[in-house]
Amino acid sequence: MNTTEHIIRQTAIRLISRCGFESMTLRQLANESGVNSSSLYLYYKGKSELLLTLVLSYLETLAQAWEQCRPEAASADQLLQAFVACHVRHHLLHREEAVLGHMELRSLDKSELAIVRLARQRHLAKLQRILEQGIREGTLHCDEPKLLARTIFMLLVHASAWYQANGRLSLDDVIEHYCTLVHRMVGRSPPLPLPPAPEHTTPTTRWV
Amino acid sequence: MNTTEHIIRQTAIRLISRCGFESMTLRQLANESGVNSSSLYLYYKGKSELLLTLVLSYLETLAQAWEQCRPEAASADQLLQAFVACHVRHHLLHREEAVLGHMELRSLDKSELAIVRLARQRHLAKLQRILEQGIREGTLHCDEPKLLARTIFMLLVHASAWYQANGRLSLDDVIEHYCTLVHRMVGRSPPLPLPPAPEHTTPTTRWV
Amino acid sequence: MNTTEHIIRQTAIRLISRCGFESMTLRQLANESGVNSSSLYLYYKGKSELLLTLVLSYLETLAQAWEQCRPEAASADQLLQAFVACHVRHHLLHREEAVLGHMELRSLDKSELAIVRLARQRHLAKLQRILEQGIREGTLHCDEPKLLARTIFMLLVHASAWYQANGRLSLDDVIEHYCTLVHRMVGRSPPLPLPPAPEHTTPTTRWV
Amino acid sequence: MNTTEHIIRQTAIRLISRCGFESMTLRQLANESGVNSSSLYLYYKGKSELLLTLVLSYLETLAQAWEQCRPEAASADQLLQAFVACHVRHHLLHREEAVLGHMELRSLDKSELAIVRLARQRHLAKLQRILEQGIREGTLHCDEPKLLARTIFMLLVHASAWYQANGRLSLDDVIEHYCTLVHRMVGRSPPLPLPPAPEHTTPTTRWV
DNA sequence: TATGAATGAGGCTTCATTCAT
DNA sequence: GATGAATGAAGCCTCATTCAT
Repeated sequence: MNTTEHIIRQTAIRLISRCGFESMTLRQLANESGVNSSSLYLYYKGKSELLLTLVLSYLETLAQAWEQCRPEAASADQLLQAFVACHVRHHLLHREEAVLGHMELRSLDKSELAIVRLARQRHLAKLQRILEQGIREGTLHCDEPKLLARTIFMLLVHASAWYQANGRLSLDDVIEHYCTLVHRMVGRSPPLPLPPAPEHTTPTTRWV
Repeated sequence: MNTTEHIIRQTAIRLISRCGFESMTLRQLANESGVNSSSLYLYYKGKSELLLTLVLSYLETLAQAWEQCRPEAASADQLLQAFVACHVRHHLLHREEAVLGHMELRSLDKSELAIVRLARQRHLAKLQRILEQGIREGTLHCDEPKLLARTIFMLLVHASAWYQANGRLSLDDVIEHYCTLVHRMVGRSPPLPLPPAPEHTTPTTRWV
Repeated sequence: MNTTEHIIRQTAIRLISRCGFESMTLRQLANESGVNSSSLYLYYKGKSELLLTLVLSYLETLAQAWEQCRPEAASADQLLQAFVACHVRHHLLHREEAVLGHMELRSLDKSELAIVRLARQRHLAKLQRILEQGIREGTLHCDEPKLLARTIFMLLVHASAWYQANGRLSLDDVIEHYCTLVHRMVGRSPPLPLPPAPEHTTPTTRWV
Repeated sequence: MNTTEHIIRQTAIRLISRCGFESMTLRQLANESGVNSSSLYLYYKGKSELLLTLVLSYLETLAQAWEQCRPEAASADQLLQAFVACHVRHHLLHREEAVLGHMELRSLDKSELAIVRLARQRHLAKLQRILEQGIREGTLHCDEPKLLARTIFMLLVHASAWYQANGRLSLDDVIEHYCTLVHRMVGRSPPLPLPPAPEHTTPTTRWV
């Protein structure tokens, strides 16, 4: 991805999170990104494909982040804590993108939606499997793992909606808040102390 | 509110929940409601005022529902359970409306948004006060009552997003699910048995 | 003409002089005159007929005013002075109406325009005949009486465009100004002193 | 100004002079100019800006014409004759444009109107200064120079309203007619013979 | 790779007008 | 005589998109 495309994406993410996908016009996108509006078509077949790209990229980046955070050979409880921490951190560091994965799907057409749903489902399944593992291990309590996975995921996305970078709560405060919350939702016992954020995810130089 | 306006609202709610406010065109609304598109302007000054009306009406109806469900002279725990039950029930019975309170606010202009935010905040405060009462009474655990109120509320709205009326889970199943969930989020002890739904809210003949 | 119709006309004249006929909407007219917009159709077949009525009424009133001012058995010079004085006075006292006779004719359709043109031409002919009489009598100089009649008339209408009731110049100052001007345009000699305004035109109770 | 914009302007001038600005629709303008109606917005932000452009262009062209006609180091009388001749000529050669400067100003909004009024006033001041010079020199008679400037200017514009290119009177006849008329309005003596029209303005290839 | 000019489709809104009451 | 509700036609304008350069 070259510089121009990178700028287009960044600008689009900003605009969409600010006004919504439908309200964003390609003229706006062109103006704010300094790219001629005809040139947008060199990178995307149309407005819809742009959205699809952004949504898939969001999901992919999220998946990558989780691959890097995921502790190997861990208990369900540890995995869950890591999942929550990783996702809250990611969404707080990419707040503008978070909205994409959840609020703009209506603007995709049927076939595009199918693609996104697949990717999204594949990601949710990871959380679901953790819950199921916890049930098997007897460490987590949960009646509806699929439903709960969806609920927890939404919770973690939602963090991006109210968080303010220079507000009262630090990023780590928020992470802890959500870890505790999720632990209480499914846990058998009081929340564990937070595992320290894995060193290698900190830089998180975003380029998408 | 006369018949025509009622039809317009119902149709608008349906369309907005299906395509989103920005994507819904007034032509669509006119066609599907069987009202001439000029006639829409007899009831609303413009597309934006229609949205404002719907959002405020959603919040107001929700508030009314809660006023009718709210048990008097109850413990924080009982109040919270009632709050959750009432809200889940309401959102499942008015699934299409639920989206209004959360996803379309971006389409309001500044002054309209201010009005909505006020009403919304006033409602959230009710939940927050329940949590604070629970803290004082020592029956609920919660570090950030304001934040948690927002989180819980979003959870209750979200129920409308995945629920399917004729799916595996009955309305009461779902209510119980969320009661349990919320109880675990803030409770000190295992969840109480659900209080039966108050008789007078069951018919819930919607007229807005 | 009953009260309601009178109010409609007065309001229409005011609105048209302020915004122009095309820009005035019947809703505006209804609102400002306190008449239901459907009721306008009890008095006029449509917007166009309203304009026609107003224009013809303006011309008719003007003709009546002139009939009352016109000195009998007078020299061309005296007639001309009286014509100018009468017309300037009339247009200054009915400034809002003046615009009707000249700027809104384009909005009439062909047959309506023909009617107006006839009435207008009939009025202009009076001035033209005065000029021709003056030529015959040898007291006025004028090469193109028809053209000059039109020019002078336009001049007299134009007075209403800049005159301000409480400005530096009194109504009589303006009358004198135009009398002098017209006299110079056609006269053989320096202007005569103004004849005093005929008493019976002073009340000028407008009824249109 | 490229070809398309030129065509748009010419067509607009024609339509406005025929139906009036408010009555002209952009669809009409698009159809008659052979330009897609969306394309109009490549050249003007909206209908109103189009009008503003045309009005200002009219005033500017008129000012340019006068700059080229204006005799240097001349008496007030000569200047006035030249002014009249130049303006009559210009308005007869651009009859459709003349209406713009006087009948459509109501359709401008407040800030646009201010701009136009300034330009218009600046032009009228030139005539007023000529009259004042004449008064000082003792060759012209005039009590109200500012008012008279406005009156004369209106007269000169009005020529375009009745003149017919292939009628009984030639362009030069009309010019002489107005020169005589104005001279009589302010002169102390019978009108001077007309100065020949300056050679370089005759072709008057208009492109605005 | 980049872009200025152009455009068909369709958006929201307002208009004059009608008609049942 | 009066009016509230309704509407077809049309207004201005903006959109995503194309295409020749």
